[in-house]
Amino acid sequence: MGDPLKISDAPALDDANAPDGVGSESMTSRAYMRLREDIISGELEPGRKLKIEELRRKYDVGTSPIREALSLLTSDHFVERIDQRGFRVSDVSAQEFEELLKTRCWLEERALRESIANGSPEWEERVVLANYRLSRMPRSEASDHFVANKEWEAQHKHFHMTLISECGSSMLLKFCDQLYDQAIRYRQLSGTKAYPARDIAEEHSAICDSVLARDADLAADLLVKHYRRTSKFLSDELND
Amino acid sequence: MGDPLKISDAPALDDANAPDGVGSESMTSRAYMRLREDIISGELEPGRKLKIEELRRKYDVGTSPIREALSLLTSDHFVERIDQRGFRVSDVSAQEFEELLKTRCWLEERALRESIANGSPEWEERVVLANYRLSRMPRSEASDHFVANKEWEAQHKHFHMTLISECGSSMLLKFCDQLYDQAIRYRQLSGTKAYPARDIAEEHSAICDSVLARDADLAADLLVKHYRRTSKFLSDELND
DNA sequence: TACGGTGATTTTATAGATATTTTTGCAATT
DNA sequence: AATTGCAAAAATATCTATAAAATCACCGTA
Repeated sequence: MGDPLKISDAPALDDANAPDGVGSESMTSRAYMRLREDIISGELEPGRKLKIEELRRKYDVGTSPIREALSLLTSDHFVERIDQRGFRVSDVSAQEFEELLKTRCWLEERALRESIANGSPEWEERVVLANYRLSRMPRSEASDHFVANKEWEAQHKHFHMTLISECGSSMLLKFCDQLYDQAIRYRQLSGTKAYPARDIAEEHSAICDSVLARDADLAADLLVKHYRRTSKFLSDELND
Repeated sequence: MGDPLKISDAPALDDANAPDGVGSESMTSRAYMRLREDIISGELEPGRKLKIEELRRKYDVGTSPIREALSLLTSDHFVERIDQRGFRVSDVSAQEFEELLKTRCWLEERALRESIANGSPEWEERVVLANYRLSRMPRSEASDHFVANKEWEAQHKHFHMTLISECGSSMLLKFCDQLYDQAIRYRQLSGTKAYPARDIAEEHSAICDSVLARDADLAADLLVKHYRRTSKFLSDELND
């Protein structure tokens, strides 16, 4: 009964780099991931009508897999379904972004405090390692202007998820994961052009240090400020 | 553009009592709700394999709607999907129940505190009203032995959701809603036979009073204790 | 007992049929 | 002339039925 079955509960973004070997996943899973990527990246812009026929062609699959993938995406709040009237990409708004940020801070603060209270020494090592790997990664692919570095994004998410990974609740982790991906979408949408020059790596290290010192109040404070700072720019742009 | 379209984001359970007039919902929505009910009630027991053909007959719809409904249910964590191997009802465990309870307390405490901080006078009135309606409702349909009263269940949920309704985050509300329904499933599964004789109505009123007094610390404490008490019995049973 | 093949069951995907919504065009009225 | 109302047509979503792919259970053989 304890089979190591792959449950496609919420396939992570990093699954994109499949080793082209054993492609034994279902069409639905593939469609789900591709659609998800295209919505997060902004290629499928907010509010856009998602016509089945159009998608069927674009991704070269039948209607059922598309339909199922879209159904799955509604729960991630990336797609909205209107009975008898099809699907559309979820809208974005400055107000929703504020909500998102606020909720993220609430949930991650709690999760971080619990992790600090319960985390094992092995967890501490994972935090250190995640921070190190992130610090070695260039934020931008080009040095003169900003070009989002996919690998940095992946490591960044990994670092933040590692921080809260020992909170003791897989449900809370799932919620944080969902909210994180929602936030990425907003970041992608708002032109990532002029990014702040502040030292983000330094902020991460500070969080890391406070976690190792098991100083929950400090860690929570640093984490929340980190998020608020990162989000400040997006808020300003969205409010134009 | 500002049409009052009905978004079937997460159809509530109470939608079951449709006025048989304009049945303009899709087969998928109907299948979703019926499946959901049957899983929560325990008719479709945990771990059970959900064969498409079987369900197709039982609910008298085609494969597509069933498949889509099941996809939707995976995100509510009521159904698990295994690529190429179909669907099954999510398993339950004492450990998961503990997690559920813990997470619910964390999230609802935060939401309650925010509601108390931001709630309008109109919100206070809604809380009072919800508590009154709940208090007028018999807990059990029979007086000599316990028979779950659907109407009481609905009012109970409504009371708790009203408490946190002004937390300022629709996302947090959605999470609480999801966790609440998960908990109902556990309550239904664990034989609801011997229910505690404690005065639950009194506990609700106490929470109500502390909310009206805007005493966040007291309200949060009462709420959490309320949940832990209600859950104590289930935990004991599950741990057998 | 372990291994491998074969048939039945079940999942998954496609294609075609039906029902609904949206658009378009026309006519009647203001 | 412009606008509203209606009806037919096109587009689209939804559902059913059928075919293809994968998994599972069983049995025989080494």
